[in-house]
Formats: sequence, C-alpha cells, structure tokens
Amino acid sequence: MNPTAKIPEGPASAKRELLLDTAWALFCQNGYRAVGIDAVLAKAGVAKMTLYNHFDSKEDLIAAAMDKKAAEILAGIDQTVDGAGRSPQKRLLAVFDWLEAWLSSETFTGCAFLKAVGEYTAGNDKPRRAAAAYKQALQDRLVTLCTEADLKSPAALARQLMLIIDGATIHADMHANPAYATDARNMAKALIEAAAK
Amino acid sequence: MNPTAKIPEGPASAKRELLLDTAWALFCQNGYRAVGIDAVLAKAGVAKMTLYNHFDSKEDLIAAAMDKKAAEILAGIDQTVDGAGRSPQKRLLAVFDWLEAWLSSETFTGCAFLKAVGEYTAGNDKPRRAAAAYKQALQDRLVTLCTEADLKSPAALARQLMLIIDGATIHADMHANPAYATDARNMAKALIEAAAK
DNA sequence: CACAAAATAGACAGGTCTGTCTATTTTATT
DNA sequence: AATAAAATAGACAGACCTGTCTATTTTGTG
Repeated sequence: MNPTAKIPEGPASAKRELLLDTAWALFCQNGYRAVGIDAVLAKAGVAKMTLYNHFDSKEDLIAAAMDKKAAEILAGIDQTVDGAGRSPQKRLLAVFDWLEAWLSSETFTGCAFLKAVGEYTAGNDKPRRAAAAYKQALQDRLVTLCTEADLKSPAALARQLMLIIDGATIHADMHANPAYATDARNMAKALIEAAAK
Repeated sequence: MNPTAKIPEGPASAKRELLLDTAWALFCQNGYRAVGIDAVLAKAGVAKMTLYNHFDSKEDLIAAAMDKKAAEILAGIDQTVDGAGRSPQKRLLAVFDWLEAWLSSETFTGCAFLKAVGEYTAGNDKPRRAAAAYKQALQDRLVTLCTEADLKSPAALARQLMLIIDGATIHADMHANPAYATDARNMAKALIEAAAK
C-alpha cells in the first residue's frame, strides 16, 4: 500500500537470497560451468521452479550472485578503509590489509570474478560484464583514495594497484600461498612513496 | 632399428600434434569445460578413437596441450630476451616487450593457464598443475634475469614481476584493452630501478 | 478463516557430454 | 606386395545438463 514501496519485498525474498548465497559458494569452490543447477538446488534445499521463478536462466543467477557479492565485498572494503583512520595513505594501504586477510582466510578459493572472465569469453555475456563492473568499482575507489592522498597520476596509480591486487589474488590461489599478499603490499608501498608529491 | 630411437616418432605423431594445437586454440577462445571433445575432433578432422589412443582423457589432452604450449611460449620468451642484446636490464625488460606484443595481438584471448587455474580447482588436477609449472618456469627465468642484472632480492623481485605480468594479462583480457601492458612496464621499470644496487 | 502468492516434488523433453566398441580403411614399413 | 600399425566412421551407453510443466502443498496477509 505504501506508494514508496511498490514492491513490498521486491526481488529480495528469503529464498532468492538463499539461492544467491548458495550458488556463489559453490561457484567459488568449483567454477561456474562445473556446478549444475541441481547442485545449487540440492545444497540450498529449494525447488527448481523457485529458482526459475526468480531468475531467467543460470547465467542470470550467476550475474545476480556476482552483483550481490560485489556490493557486499565493496561494503567490506569501505569498512576496512574507514576503520583505518584519517591518514589518506593509511586508508589507501588498508585495502592491502583487506587483501591479506582475504588471501589468508581458510575459505579462500580465488576470485570468482576473475574466474568468470575466464569462463565466459564471448565478450558480452552477463557474468563477464558483472566481473568487469565490480573490478571497475574497486578501481574507482582506489582512484578516490589516491586522489585524497594527493598522489601523482591517481588514475594510473589506481590501475597499477589493481594489477597488483589481482596478480596477487591469482597467484595466491594458483600456488595455494597467501604470502603473495605481502609482495603486493610491498609493491604498493613503493609505488605510493614514489607517487608522493 | 636404430637403438638410439626406440620410439621412432614416439608420442609426437602428426595427428597428436594436430589435436594438441587444435584443442589449445579452442580452449583459449572458449574455456576448457565449454569446449567438448567433439568440437576439437570436428575442427581437427580427426576421429574420436585417434584422440583416445593418444590421450587417456580430456584432462590429459588439456594438460598435454598446456605442456606443449608452455615449452613453445618459453622458447619464444627466451628468444625475445636473447634478441635484446647483452645489457642485463634490457634483457629483463624485454620480457615486457614480449608481454606487450602478446596483449596487443589480434588473437589475444587471455592466458589459458590462468583460466585453467580458475576452472580446475580441486587442487591436484593435472591442468592446474600444468599451469603452476609453466608460471613457475617463467618465474625462474625472471629470477635468473634479475640475478644477472645484479638486482637486490632477485627472488622477491621476480615474484613481484610475475604478479604484474599476470595482473596486466587478466586486465587486458577483462577490459579488452592492451594498454595495461604499459602500466606493467612502467611498474617493472620503477621496481627495477629501486632494486638497483 | 479465506484467499492469493509462493514454493514444492517430481517427471519430462531435448540436448550435450565423455568415453567405449566394432568393423573397415588408410598408411607406412619392410 | 605383404604385413603391421594407425586412423577412420559411426553407433552406443550412461551420465549429466538446462529449462518446462503440472498438480499439490505451504505460506503469508487481509
């Protein structure tokens, strides 16, 4: 009845969220094509028609799960940054604290966004676009942090930091070794120092 | 009859090589699980039993194709490095010439080794191990080049350069933009200068 | 309670996948 | 030309996949 909430609970029903979270967990562990719809449904304890009432297709489910997690992850990064105080440089480096914590976590299985880029290659597929959007959003935050830290060429520096972050992420996964986060942080520090005005 | 060649042409038959090259091309374009054996056979014009006489399974074919391409790619890198003259720093930076040429090539579709890491996650699968072996071989070359250039902490620097290379590779693929090679080279230059004794 | 929306189980179609088998033909070597 | 090895076409099994359909039950709300 409330005109400001035409969609009472909208697309955010409990089952829908459960499917999104369950699917994400399985996709992270095993990849997208390797995980069938039935595996998601079995783990979530949800009927198939419920899934197809909420999503048009598997690719839609994948993209929706990516979008949801992207928002959550970005919120977590923002929180880490905000918890790092007011020093702009510390705030920027806090992103690498977040990275280290992630790569070191027991449940780390690589970056599902990067995996989506590898599995969906046609160029226009939804999962690929969702991945690019998330990475771009993170890069935008880095640009802001670099600007606030009064560093030279904030846009170029942010791009470089992204390369470092994703390089470390993929190597930590490939070699099952979280220590790459340290390399990433050291490189970031060096680049930031070199970019100080 | 020649006792030095017990296996006349050994595992390297023409059909086998054709399958390896055809499979690699398709896997690069579309990913591993997305490409069926039948697609490889159709494109190669080879019968299914020929494939299964040469390889135990699809995963075996994948790993063999990766190993073959790894050797070819590493040979190409070595050649680029050798063509860069005698200056140790130039030889090291030649790796980034190779990277730029690759990311800029028309046929670039990302790194199939990194994609294998994303698609085969159990930890002990052959494709994943083949990918790690290739990346390690490249890293070993970087260690040698860093050492020859008399740089500080050659092992750590080589790891960092690997992060940059793979980060740039994945971003060039994700955003369909080869310009990330320039970022990679700039970072490498800065790191190398900072590591000069 | 009554009614509408959401979710359920389970069968089903149509397609794809890997890997095997057989009977035949091509290729290469002696 | 004879013989052995390699490759062929094509059917086949058995499994898995996405997505649809139906009839029933649960859930939530006025």
